[in-house]
Amino acid sequence: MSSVNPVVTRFAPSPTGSLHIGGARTALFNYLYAKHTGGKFVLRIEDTDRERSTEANVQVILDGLTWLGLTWDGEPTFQYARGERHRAAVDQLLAEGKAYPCWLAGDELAAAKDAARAAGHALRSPWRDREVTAENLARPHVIRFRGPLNGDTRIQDLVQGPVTLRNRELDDLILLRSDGVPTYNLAVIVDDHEMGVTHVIRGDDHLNNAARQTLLYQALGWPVPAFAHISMIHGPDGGKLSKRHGAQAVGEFADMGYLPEALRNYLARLGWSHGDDELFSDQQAADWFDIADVNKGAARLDWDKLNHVNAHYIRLADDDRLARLVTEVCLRRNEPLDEASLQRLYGAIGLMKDRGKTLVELADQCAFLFLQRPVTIEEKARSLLTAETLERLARLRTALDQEASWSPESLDIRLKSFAEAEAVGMGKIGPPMRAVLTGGQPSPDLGRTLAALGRSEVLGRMDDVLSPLS
RNA sequence: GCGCCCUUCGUCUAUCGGUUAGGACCCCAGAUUUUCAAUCUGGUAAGAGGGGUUCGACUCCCCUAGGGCGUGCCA
Repeated sequence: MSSVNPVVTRFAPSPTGSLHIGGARTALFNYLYAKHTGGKFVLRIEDTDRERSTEANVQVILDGLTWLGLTWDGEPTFQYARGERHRAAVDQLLAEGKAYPCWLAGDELAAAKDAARAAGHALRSPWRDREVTAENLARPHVIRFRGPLNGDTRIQDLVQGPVTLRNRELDDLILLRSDGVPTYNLAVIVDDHEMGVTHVIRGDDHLNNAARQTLLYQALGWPVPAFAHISMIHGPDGGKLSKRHGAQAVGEFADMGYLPEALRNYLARLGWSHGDDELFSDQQAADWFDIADVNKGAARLDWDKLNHVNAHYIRLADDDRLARLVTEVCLRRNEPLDEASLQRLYGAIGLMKDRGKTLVELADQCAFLFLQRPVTIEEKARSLLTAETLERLARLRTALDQEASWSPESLDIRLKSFAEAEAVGMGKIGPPMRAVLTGGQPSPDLGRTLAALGRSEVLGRMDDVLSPLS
């Protein structure tokens, strides 16, 4: 918006796991706000936890964001690589007496925490006020922040409003571990500051940290960015979202057959709204998105609504793309499609796209297209094929053979007039035809089923059943 | 335990002191009908509880309850 003070948002995942749906929404909100304001959306990988961060997780996160279409500006920043910058900030704090070395550890540390808790305040190390000797400095130690003992710290959260915490509740947090690696709270503010981040939009599990970080910003004499703590996504039962709720990782949603644009639309509507608008384009989302319209309360993941949104985007999707995605679903199931099936799929997908809420359902609905001749007919469907019916189907075969335009509409008309000529209702024709053509698999309206299968396949499947007669 | 945050139909939400509290998903009924769907029409359903403030509260304040988060040499 303002060219003087361009907005910079960021997504800062830790590669200690995959990209979860909650993280994806956080990324989406950051992305949308950047787009809305004409600012930048940057990515930072917070890999200072050397034990648990993995290269594989970094790739999963990058792939997840890419799949979701949340493209970031510039190259991703890796936090661990910026250790020198973090230590420089600590040196400044040390020099100004705003940080101190601490040798508290083990049982002694645990006891100090218990004592602090009992006294009604956060941890203060006894080393805060002790003399530092050269001898001690040679021993392993951490660097702690010398936080204020009294007073309040107030943050002006764009979503949650003003939040005030008593400084006595905020501990002298560790800035540098004993191995010299910076901790989260320090690294975050140094990086956000140096990367020019203006708006920190993140999960509200960080709301308390915002106060600690504010104190650090102030100690370093840096401006405090705007904070926007969005609520987390809960499971359908209102509890913490977990595996038992069906899925967590973005990759799982992809495998379950959700379209990225559907997930974007759904996720955007979770905790944010623009009047009564439910389905909207990416451009509209960017135009409309404002942090001021983000809700405070947590939202639950609702599969029914996600399915509804997904069904909408499946219908909107390009035919070739859908056919390709259905092919991939079949491949994942270890049921690769042969050439003839692929050809039928690409030709028929336009007639099939309103029949599945997910790509997986769509693949199920397309299964009748992939049947190998002769089609195996289920017992129940088989019983429809009486002698009388087979004779009628033979006459229908002749009629169909003469159908010039093999379109759903003309086939419908052909079917109806055939029924009239035979002086029977469609109930005498549809079910048996379906049995012959699909073996009992789900299929669309008869006209569409015929159109989807194609003339030669339809006549072929009919012949498989009729020829033994002659 | 302590601290912080949250609370409108079952779910996602609109409402920014005065509305018959609106929309969407789900569900139900009807229409359509050659399977299963889809589609169309209609319907059920809400301000957690209790106190205030006010001529008037879903909307502002307080308390209670419930839920979430934090309280790490994780992020």
